[in-house]
Amino acid sequence: MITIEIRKELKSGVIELAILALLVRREMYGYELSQKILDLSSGQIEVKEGTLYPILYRLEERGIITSRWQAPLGRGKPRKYYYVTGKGRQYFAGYRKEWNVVVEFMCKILE
Amino acid sequence: MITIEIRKELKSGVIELAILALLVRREMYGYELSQKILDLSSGQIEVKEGTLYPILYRLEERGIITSRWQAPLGRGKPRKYYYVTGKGRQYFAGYRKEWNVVVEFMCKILE
DNA sequence: AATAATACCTAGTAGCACAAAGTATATAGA
DNA sequence: TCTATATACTTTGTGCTACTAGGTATTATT
Repeated sequence: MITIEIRKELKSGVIELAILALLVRREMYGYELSQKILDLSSGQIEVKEGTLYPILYRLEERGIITSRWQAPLGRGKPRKYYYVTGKGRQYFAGYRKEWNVVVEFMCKILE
Repeated sequence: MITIEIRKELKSGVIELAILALLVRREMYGYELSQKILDLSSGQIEVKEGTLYPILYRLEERGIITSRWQAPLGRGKPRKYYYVTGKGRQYFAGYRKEWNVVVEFMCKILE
């Protein structure tokens, strides 16, 4: 498996959609999200901290997700768990449709 | 066919890739590119002038495409035709691979 | 004792799509 | 004739995005 660096222009928008796709299924905390995305992409899509947290804050500010602090069962730093609101689920559905339009278009243009 | 507005974050990077995909096949001029993209996307992906021309200029500056002015056969304003250089074809191939990684990842994360 | 991994925060930066203005030619409709 | 529209290219400024690079703090490993 050869890992190539994905240019940030291609990540634009996609990372937010990916985060929402994960949070729609179950609540997760920031660090967990970044690791999950790295895993699911076989190490090819890395979400930097300076990207991840600002995305979570703006989504929360817009009422798309909410959060709660939770101390881990064992020891360690407290974690901030995020989950998608009702409004957020609608937002996600629309976002997903736009993504599908883009993908269909690109499939056509790339043969 | 319901036309939805695609948020610009999702267009980021994608428009450049689409332009290159068209120019790899044959030389085209700016306005023609914007119309072709609108056509191929069934009117769903609109590339504004303030987006299109700056992309073409920076691609030319980087040696990825080159251009030549050509007066139309009939009457009208002269057109600037662009085509992809050898270096540009390599650039396009790499860009395309990155896009495929992103699409595969998103397919997985969106089920 | 030192390093890495976990877990979160944030000020500043470069690059992107876009709005909105401009120049200029040709055509169609009122 | 006047006006609007389509064609065709240019450019300045703006908001948003991912990222850089720093920070705090805890726990496990070496």
